[in-house]
Amino acid sequence: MNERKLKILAAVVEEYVRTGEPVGSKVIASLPGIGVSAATVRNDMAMLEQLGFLEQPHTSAGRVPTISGYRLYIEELMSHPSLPGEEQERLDKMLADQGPMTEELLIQNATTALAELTQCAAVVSDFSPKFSVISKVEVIPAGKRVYVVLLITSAGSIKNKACRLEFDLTNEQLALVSDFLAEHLEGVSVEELSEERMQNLTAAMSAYMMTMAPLVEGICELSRDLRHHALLFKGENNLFSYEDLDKMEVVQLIEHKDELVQLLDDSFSGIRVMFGEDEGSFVIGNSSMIVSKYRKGGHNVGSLGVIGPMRLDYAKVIPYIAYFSQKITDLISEEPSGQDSMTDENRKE
Amino acid sequence: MNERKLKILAAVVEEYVRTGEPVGSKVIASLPGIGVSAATVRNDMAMLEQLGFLEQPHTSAGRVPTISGYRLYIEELMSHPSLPGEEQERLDKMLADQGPMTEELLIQNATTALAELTQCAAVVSDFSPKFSVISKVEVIPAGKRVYVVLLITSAGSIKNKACRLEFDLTNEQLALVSDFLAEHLEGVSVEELSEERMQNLTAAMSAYMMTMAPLVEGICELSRDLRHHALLFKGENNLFSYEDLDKMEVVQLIEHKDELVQLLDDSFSGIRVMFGEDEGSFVIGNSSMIVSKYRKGGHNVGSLGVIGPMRLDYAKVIPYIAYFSQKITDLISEEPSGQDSMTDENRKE
DNA sequence: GTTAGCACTCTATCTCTTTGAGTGCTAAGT
DNA sequence: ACTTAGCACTCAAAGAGATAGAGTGCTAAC
Repeated sequence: MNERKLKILAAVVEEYVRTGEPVGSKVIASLPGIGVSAATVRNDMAMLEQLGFLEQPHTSAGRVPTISGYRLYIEELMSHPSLPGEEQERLDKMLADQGPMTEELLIQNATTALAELTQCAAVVSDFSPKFSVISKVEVIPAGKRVYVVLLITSAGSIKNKACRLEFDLTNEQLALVSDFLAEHLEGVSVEELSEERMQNLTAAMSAYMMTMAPLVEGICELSRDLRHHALLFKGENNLFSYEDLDKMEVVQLIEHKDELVQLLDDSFSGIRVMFGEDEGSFVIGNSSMIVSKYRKGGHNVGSLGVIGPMRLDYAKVIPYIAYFSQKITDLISEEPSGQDSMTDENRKE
Repeated sequence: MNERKLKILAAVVEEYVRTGEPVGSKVIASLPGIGVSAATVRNDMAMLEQLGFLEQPHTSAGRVPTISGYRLYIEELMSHPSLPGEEQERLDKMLADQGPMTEELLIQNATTALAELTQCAAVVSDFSPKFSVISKVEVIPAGKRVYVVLLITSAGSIKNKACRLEFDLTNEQLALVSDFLAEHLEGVSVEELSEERMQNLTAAMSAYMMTMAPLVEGICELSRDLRHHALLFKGENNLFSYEDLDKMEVVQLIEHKDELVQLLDDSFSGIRVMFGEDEGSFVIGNSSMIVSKYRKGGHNVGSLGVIGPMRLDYAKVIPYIAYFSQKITDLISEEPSGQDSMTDENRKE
């Protein structure tokens, strides 16, 4: 493996990504920076094929990168430009939404932006709510025997659910149950709100308060929502524009997107590129998936990535993913400010 | 136009819908209930073609229904079976969700179920929130200078939004603004909550309260959400399975689904079938769209429909649409009970 | 180690032919 | 007057060669 062979491999990948056609020795030879004849390129390509980095669709066609070829290109050969400053600003603007910003919204915006920019499907598996803290619990009467429980987290998420009781609460009862819930839940991290803990909570209620158990049940459900990861999937339609992806497989993928979670949640660090053929059956042939983790308070709390054709401009897409995951990590790890915090002084009224 | 010609037209439509192939005179003649020779069928078909109900892809092919052909079939010839009882029960079960049921949820379930059952894309344009009444407004402190406004409607929807103020409110201030908002908004129909009215509300605030204007702004935004119709679009993927729909056009449609609203909101009554070619540019070729209105308190408050290939089993799909629109009308027009009402006695605490 | 030259391979494309389903028309039958 | 069998006709779809050309591997010269 000499320098030139690697250069040729890179050129084949880039040329194939650009045109979608198998690339021949002549085009490569004519590229600036090669400076050898087509025959020489042919020899090198034959070698690269033997090594498993290139393949021919048929004898008289040009070469196409294999998965190993792509992998080598991505890991060693590709230039990894970081995004230019103005581009970064543009992205930052896409992420910033008007109004108070919650983590939830931030991650939604990022998903949409990523799909838009890469023209791929963007997919995010977000566990971050799990690592936030209940900052407020409220019970609000909302009609005959109906009460809304409201949960606000340190990440700025506001969740509500209507619960039906057997009877109406008096003001005293309402105050009683509100205080009880506030006392036991505010300041507790979402992660700790296990089913078990919620059951203990019910158990801790006096016989008198047992009639208000549906409220606890409601909170239980809300916290289950928070603990479970959220899977976001945007820009699916982009996948239908690619000739090399099978439309039916795309439909399958969209319908079984839940199964992607397994791939997304695999533990790894940095940026990972996966190829359809290599992975589980739920990924499309000829596709690749580029994933990165984002972090919060030292934990991996989510993965974000894109799914696109294997023939993808990695040098363009990877910097996007890198930037977004870094940016999200920065933003959600920030010392919570204003709207998304409940510091000790003001938590208890 | 005699009886037999109509029977033949119906047979052609049904056969074409079943097989997707142009249908010839021989198949029709062999169908039970026809009882004449292929030659006779041929003569009749030639006549039907002259009248514009059938056409031939090319001279030596069978016949395919034209749009007029489909229309005649749907309006006059098709048997309109209503759904069998057990099927109705099954649908009712799909609509019923566990837990307190809101109109919003009901309509979401209906959309999903419709897409599932018909294997088409289901689309719903829902104006019903506009015709509900604000039953409760709450302001809840949620952190430093951040307050959540909560709006509950008679339809059972619960909306919230975080607002940021310039400073923290004292308990008295909170009570003041809460009372003020409750007094001016509870019992008011969402439809009446125009921008104008909200501005008047701000104007009616004392100079002292002006600092709390962001809360009104927040409510304004929530009410805008409620007033604007919601467009639901489910089962898009189903469209990719149909050979006769152009994949690219489907992508276009999905990306510009907002434009469908214009078609959905056209005023008409009963069930309406539209064909791609006839309508605006945003509908796909070879597709048809079946829409019905649903009502609440005497108004049309929404449209629900499916988009599928023109070659669709109308006799199966139309009854579904009919049943769903009737069912939704019944359910949302019901005297609001329990969770989704705020009757006078208990509205004001 | 590199390169020009050349025979070879194999797909994509084109044309030509064949096949067969389906028609329209005519003439006979009821 | 309507129906039907028969038949010639049409035309898309499928198949069979034939052709062109892009790209290769190999050899021999540089």
